[in-house]
Amino acid sequence: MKTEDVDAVRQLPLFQDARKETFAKIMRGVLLQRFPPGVTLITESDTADFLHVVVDGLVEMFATHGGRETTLSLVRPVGTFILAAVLTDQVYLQSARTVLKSRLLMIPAAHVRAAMGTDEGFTRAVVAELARGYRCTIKEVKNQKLRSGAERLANWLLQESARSGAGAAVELDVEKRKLAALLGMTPENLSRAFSTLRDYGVTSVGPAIRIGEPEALAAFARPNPLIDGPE
Amino acid sequence: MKTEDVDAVRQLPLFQDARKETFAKIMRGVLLQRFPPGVTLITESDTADFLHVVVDGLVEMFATHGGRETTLSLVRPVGTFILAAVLTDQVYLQSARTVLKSRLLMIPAAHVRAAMGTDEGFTRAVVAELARGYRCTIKEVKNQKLRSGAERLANWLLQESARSGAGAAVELDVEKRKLAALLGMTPENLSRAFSTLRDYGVTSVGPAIRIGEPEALAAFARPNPLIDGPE
DNA sequence: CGCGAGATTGATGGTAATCAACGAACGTGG
DNA sequence: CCACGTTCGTTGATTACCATCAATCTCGCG
Repeated sequence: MKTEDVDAVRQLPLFQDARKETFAKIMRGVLLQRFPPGVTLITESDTADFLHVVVDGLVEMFATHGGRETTLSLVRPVGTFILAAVLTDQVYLQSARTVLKSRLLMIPAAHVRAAMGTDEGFTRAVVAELARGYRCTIKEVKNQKLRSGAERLANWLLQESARSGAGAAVELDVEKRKLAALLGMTPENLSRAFSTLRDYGVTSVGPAIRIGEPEALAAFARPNPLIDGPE
Repeated sequence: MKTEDVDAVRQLPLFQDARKETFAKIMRGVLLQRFPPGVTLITESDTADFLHVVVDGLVEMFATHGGRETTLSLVRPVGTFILAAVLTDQVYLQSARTVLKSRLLMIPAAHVRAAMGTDEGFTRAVVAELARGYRCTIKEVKNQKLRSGAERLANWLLQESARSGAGAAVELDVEKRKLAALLGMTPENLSRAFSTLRDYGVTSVGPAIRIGEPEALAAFARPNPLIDGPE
């Protein structure tokens, strides 16, 4: 692994406050690997071997049941996934696959568990990350149970606009079918939700979305920091 | 606070492995309080002041948005709630109210945060509890997105039967309207879901449910340890 | 140019929400 | 002890939303 990569990893929120020795110990046996799009990284019900960090690219978390599949979340740099399974040494509840060409840091689960308890700074970072993920998931349940499909799309657009900093012009970096699954609907219904939002100034050409009247869209979406916040 | 209560608290998973001093420190300023049914304990968007532990009784976690309300979970003894908000010193994402007469242990949030890092055993217990809650919530999202209403009810019945150890006779300890909200449907639809399950041997008289043909019900429900497990 | 994957649109059926009415259970006060 | 009111649960009718199936369209690519 290159020195510059090691330095980049050192800057990750998870490791910033870790002691030098802890970091060095964790880095032994670590893998920093590139993957093409569409590669399955982990599969639900497998035992947790590695903590994964998305250094670059985009990863989709998904789950299946009885022939159906749904997207649970998208993990962007610099995010981690399956931390909970790693910490408690249990099986994965989710599967993961790359959406774009991605670079992933893979840390042996045993190293993470060993580092906890010996390093307060690292432990705090782990707890913070775990709590963040937990709260995001609770928001997701509220989003699902308290809003309609079109409302979820409207709020997703507002959030995405804020996140990417692109203002009124939002560019999708995932297929619409994945967005549909993420929002808990079928691709067909996503199309219809988009045409519903035309009444509130949302227009789209392929993956390029324009939010023509942000106030009108927000009035329809009724965003709520207790559901939408990026945390 | 009585000695026997202190001893009982000491036995909680969260404190079992804590050092003596840590436990003593946390216990200063702790409240062990009784509440009648229907009391609102915390409200979403309030800042996290106390970590709550349900010592006895039953607590409902719920959330509201735009005039709607949904039940997110039921917390039974000996469970905690809003641990994530306490650890990261943020606002609650959920509200809580007692369903039954309950006894609650309330630990000042600052004490919990202070104890972390100085006590490895306690920290591990906190992390374990946090990870458990996280995983339960992920299961809940999968439950919502991958199953129909009747399937959610069927699986809930099977799980409840296993949890309470009552075998084929399940006794509801919450109103059906709350169960409906927990399962993500209206009370009317819960009624209809129950009549759907009659075809699979489920009969009910008031709050007393009988699972007449467990195999038939399971065949319909298709339980999945990656969704249903009690964790 | 032709192919294939994804996106869209239309038609249809099913599931769930809503509105309304009725009935049972319980508690209160007469 | 009973009349009454309230709350909860159930049932029916209706509507809205969403899933499914099918067909067409678009775009990128060989």
